[in-house]
Amino acid sequence: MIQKISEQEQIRRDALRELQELGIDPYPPQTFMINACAREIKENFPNNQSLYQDVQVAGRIMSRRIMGSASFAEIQDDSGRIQLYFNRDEICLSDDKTMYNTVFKRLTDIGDIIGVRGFVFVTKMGETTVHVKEFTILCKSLRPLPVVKEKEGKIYHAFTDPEQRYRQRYLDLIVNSEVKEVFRQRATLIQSMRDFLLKRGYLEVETPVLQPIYGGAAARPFKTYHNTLETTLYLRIANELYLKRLIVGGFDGVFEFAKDFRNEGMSRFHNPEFTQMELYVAYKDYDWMMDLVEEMVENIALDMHETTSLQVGEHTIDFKRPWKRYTMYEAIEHFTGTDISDMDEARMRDFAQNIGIETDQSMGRGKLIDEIFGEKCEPHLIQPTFITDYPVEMSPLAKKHRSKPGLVERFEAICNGKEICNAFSELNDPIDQRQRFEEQIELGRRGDPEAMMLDEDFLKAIETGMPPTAGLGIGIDRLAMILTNSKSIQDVLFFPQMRPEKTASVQGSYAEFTQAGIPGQWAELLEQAGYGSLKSLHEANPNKVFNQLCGLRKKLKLDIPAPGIEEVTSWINT
RNA sequence: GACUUGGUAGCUCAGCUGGUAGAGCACGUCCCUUUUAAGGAUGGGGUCCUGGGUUCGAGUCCCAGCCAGGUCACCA
Repeated sequence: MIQKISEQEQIRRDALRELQELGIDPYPPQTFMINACAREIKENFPNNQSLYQDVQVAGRIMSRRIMGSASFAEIQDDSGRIQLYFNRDEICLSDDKTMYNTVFKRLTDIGDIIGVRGFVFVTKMGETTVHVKEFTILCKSLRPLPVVKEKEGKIYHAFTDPEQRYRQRYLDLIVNSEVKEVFRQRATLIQSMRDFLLKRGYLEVETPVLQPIYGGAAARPFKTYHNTLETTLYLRIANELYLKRLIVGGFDGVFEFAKDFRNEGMSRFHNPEFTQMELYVAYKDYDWMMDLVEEMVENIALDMHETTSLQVGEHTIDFKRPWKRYTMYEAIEHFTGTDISDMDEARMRDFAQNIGIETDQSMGRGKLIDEIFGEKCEPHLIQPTFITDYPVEMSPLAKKHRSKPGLVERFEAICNGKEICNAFSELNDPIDQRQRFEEQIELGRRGDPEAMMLDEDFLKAIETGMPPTAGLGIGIDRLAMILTNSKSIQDVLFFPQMRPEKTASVQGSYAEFTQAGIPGQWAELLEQAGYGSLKSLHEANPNKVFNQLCGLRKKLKLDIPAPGIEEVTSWINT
């Protein structure tokens, strides 16, 4: 017993063998020619019934209704579902009715993939249907599929358990048709953004995921090790510092759709790996970048939904330009009624505590402002809003504000209470940049686990000279969540990170047991009782093992004599 | 990480105050030439997440653990 098999799985394996005995290959190698898909047939046939009189379609069987010598089934291809009509005497032209009676009715199951050839007609019930003349099994499915039924928008027996949906996303995609649509929309989002940027002449580039020094954001990294180089490497938390090196190198506009990795908590807004698009454009500033973001996101919304106004949860969000713009101090004053722009660190800490924010000594003035904003403002910003002019302490890569001391030229776009992008006029003064890194090191000493590292190689690049540059990072997953009305990041990632499933390792122990002279039936039960190896069996109490075996024998109603206690003891002691 | 809810058949779920594990769908068998979540009849299918404890007796109560969801914390 290598694998535990349910009754339904065993029935399918038996069917598989029977197909092979009939000379039918359940996994044929050759191309199956397809000349139509479910959706186009259903769209076009009602208007012109001369179409599709010799079609070949293929897909997965999703339902079957068998009535003697006539049957209906539905198959699902990438475009949707279509009904099939099978008639015994048309599938089987001779007296041999095996193909219908045995192969179709008995050996074919929901979940199998078949190809059919036939003509399209409309049933009495008004359903566009393929009248099947021939069918071919293309893949026998060995596991039963969750069967979801639907009538007038009402779903019966929905496949809803989130754990199973994410771990076995293929089932989710097969059975929950709206899931596929979310990922198609995500693809549209990315394509729309890429087209927008390429049309402006920016270069799409790729930069390292494995980095000797992680940087470009405040976050904890994943750490790994390169054997040949004998060096620690980090999975990137951002690609900012590499893209800026390319601006130094003379490209005027570069962007990258980057997988970034952050070794932090998980939630419905956070996955350890996520996608971010970063863009850097030379000779521009953050005001220019705000205009670009507005235009780009509005454009994406139109490409995805043909409107800028979307229902997201309980809110209607409109991405139509122009978006509201607040400075950070204005936003805080707006939501707390207090102007904090002139407070020093001590007064600000008092103020933060007074409005119920926890603080500690590792927090500098900038971090305090960030906390106040994150607590009191961000959740209330539902419509897309730009927040500008951040304190210098929390933005070590952004250029000092041209007119407001202590601030930098930075903005974030907030939407539905969450940040969707972050951008600044990039710092290109190498002396200032070195000082900022040193301040980060100081913050690190005070205990800020997210303080940045000093990247000497990056400083060397900036010292070579980077033109004034506007930079942007935009979270693709967060944007996809909003634009697809998904309440969890797991719904816009095919395979969200999950804790590995704990599976009892019983493989091979059966063979080990039988080799040690234990009869096969009992070896099987020992596996079921949780003994994964001879070693674990030898460590067990013989009385307990004996009781477990007798219990299982009774539970499974096995028609075999119970083992003697001496017998069990002898297995354990040999 | 904290709190909280859940884990029972392939899927969705019920199972009261502790007393022989249930339903629908799916599956098997038989009958049936156009059905629409469902043609009719009938039958099989369970490590009640795991391990301890209480009890004459645990799916149910207690403790510990595993996995997942939610909220919060952390975190762009």
